[in-house]
Amino acid sequence: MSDVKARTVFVPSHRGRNAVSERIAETGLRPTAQREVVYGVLLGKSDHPTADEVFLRAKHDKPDISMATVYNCLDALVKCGLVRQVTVDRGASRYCSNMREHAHFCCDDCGKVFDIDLKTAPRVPESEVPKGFQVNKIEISLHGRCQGKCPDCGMAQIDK
Amino acid sequence: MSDVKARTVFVPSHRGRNAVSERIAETGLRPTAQREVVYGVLLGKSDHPTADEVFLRAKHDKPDISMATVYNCLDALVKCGLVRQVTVDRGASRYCSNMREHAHFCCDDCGKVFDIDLKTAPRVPESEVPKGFQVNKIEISLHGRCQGKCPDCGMAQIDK
DNA sequence: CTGCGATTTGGAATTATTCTAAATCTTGAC
DNA sequence: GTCAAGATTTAGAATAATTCCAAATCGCAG
Repeated sequence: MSDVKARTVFVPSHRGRNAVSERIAETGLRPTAQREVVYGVLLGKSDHPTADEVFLRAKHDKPDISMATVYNCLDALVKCGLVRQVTVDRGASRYCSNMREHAHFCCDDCGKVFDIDLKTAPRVPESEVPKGFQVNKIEISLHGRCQGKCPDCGMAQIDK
Repeated sequence: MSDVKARTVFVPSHRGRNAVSERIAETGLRPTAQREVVYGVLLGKSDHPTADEVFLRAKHDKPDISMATVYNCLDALVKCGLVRQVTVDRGASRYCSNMREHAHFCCDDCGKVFDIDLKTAPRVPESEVPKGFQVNKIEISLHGRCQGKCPDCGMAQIDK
């Protein structure tokens, strides 16, 4: 049960206000224990976990959390702008707490997803967007192969 | 298969060869009736149908086609480069026979997807892509609202 | 402390996609 | 044209991802 390894600094304490719950509260969202844990998971490791992986990690800190709650929390965090939902392929959605301007690289071999920093905000010719359409965000994803060069590349391995 | 024979005229089969079947054959794919119908559906209306919508339209021409076949055909067409698979959100994948350089606009209200032409191929700073990673393609999707301005807009109003 | 609405929960339901194994089709060889 | 080999199609079952539901619980304003 208990983990030998040191945890991330983002583990919420008993009902106190920490950095994580503060950030959640600032958005107007109720800072519940579950939301703190889920957000903490995403802040702790930026490897674009799926909802299922978030669930497994969240159970470390909160063994009784349910899958439905993980989905609820993720949706709430996305809606309030604390988290990005990443859909690079037809599999499960992934989640990302890096809100800076960036693209995603998705390896077709090992399935991992990496952030690609962008110095400048991506532009798309306004002339090509139909008149009156309102653009809220732009997602850029690169697909290719890491060629075994990515960290911990097991060619299809996901840590728990 | 037959790699040596460069011929101008195609071998006649029991079913006739038309423009669609020729394009399929050119890729090395067997031009079956089902693939022709599926590809024809995508060429006929470029509104980014889901597999399910392709299935419904394909049944019009070929009432006995099965869903599994639609998936098989779509996969084959994507693999051989005749069709693009588009995943703009966490719902069903969409399919697109426009192979020119373009981005997609996805309306959060009505759910429709539109092509956005790009004059220049999208580029991402090479310096930011980890060394050795091979980039095969770049997908750009815009999210926003059509504000009721898109053709046949039913304004489902999903979000808030 | 209390009440109310928001949130969480387990499980069922739904949706999207893949798998399977047998039937059928396509092609190239003769 | 006939035939065999292998590719493709098919219905339905299986799996995966997500959403729905209604009851229990929680968080916060008063």
